[in-house]
Amino acid sequence: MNKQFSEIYLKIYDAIGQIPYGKVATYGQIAEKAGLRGQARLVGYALYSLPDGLDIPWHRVINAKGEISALPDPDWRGIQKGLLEAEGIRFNQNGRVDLKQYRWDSKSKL
DNA sequence: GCAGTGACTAGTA
DNA sequence: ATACTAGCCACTG
Repeated sequence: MNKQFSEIYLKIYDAIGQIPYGKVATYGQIAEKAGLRGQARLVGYALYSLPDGLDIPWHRVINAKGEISALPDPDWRGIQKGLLEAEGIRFNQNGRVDLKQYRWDSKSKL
């Protein structure tokens, strides 16, 4: 199971790891951090290929709408939602996160 | 090596 | 407000 990941993937994982607790980041932000700029799709692709066992807060990564894209499995979304709620992030009735409030400001210092 | 696919985003109708 | 289209690039078959 020694699957080697491209440098891009590692950068993406690293960028995700920079997301502080209680905050969320969009794919675009992660892509920008990883040097992919607008290639948010690659971020999603990387997460899709994300191996189990790595301590990556992938649940803090959501789309630009503040909604959880995630896999087609409803349970999977529930897990992500639960993890976010556990960090104090609230969801609207639409199941969306208030990006204006919880969006990680990459410019901000920890 | 070519074609298809994708956990997206921004723009247009 | 929602629905559809185009663009972007890496991974898979």
